[in-house]
Amino acid sequence: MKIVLTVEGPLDVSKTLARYQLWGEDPANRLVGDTFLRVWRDGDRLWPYSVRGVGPVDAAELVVEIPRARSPRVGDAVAREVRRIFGLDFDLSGFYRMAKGDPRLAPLIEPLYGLRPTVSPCPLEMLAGAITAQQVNLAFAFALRARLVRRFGQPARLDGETVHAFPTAATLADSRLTTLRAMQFSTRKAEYIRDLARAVLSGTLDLDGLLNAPSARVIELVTAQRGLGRWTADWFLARCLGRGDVCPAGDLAVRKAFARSHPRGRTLSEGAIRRRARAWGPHQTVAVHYLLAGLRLGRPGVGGGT
DNA sequence: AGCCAGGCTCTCG
DNA sequence: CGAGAGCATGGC
Repeated sequence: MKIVLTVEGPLDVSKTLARYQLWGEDPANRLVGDTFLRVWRDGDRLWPYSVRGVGPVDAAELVVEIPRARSPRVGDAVAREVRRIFGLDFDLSGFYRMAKGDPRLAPLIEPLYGLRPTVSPCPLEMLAGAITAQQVNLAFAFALRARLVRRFGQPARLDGETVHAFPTAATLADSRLTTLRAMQFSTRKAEYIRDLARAVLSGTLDLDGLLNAPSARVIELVTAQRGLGRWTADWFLARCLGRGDVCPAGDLAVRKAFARSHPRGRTLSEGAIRRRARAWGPHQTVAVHYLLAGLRLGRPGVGGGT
């Protein structure tokens, strides 16, 4: 089955997907050349699919191919997932109109034009990934997550490549701490991930039910789970629920970005960052992604990504 | 060698 | 409450 998704506003596919390979590989979200590979899980059935961007940034389309799939139900589910992953529901044009008048953001529009925040289609995947990224450098975090995916996820083949479905809650709930420890998870991180999976599996933590909940309620529920703090809850709002009005002010890189734009390079308090970001209203999430990507502009290696 | 990485929990004053 | 230790590893 082949589906073509049209995009409202600009989309630069490689800038948007750069974060999937900036610090390492993600076996559940593969980038092979300019093609993105992922698996949609339907019960026991795995549907690997590929996504390719075609056309210019200002009139981009996404070509989704799901080999062997026939049913529109599968097509619809995959299309929904792809819209999230490529951040198609963010109002980029509205963001640019606002950013033009902001001295911090204006210089980032041209070099990052078409960059969108990616939204994870799977709460458990996003939160487990966040746990691996707590405190440690991101290269190590990517290595940890890749090991988790390869060890507990289900591999599928597509176009001669292997792409893994992210491990199910049931699998992670059954994982042994010693196994995770051997994979270089700290005992804490191992517990957080296993217990998170158990809470999701048992329904104690209903992440799918949070889609329409007020942000304050989401933060309250997420942080009630051991191992998930405010930083994780903020990124969950932005990168899983796709909310636009989020600024993870505790994030080290976010604080760095705000310090850089401060006249004397001073680090701002979390509260001061939140107050400033609030002026960006519904565009905070996009703005923060631009600030983060901006940190890497002019640095050796890469531009884009977040 | 030692300090810092896109945190969080637990303990102690 | 706020401050501080501990977590485990890799890069500089």
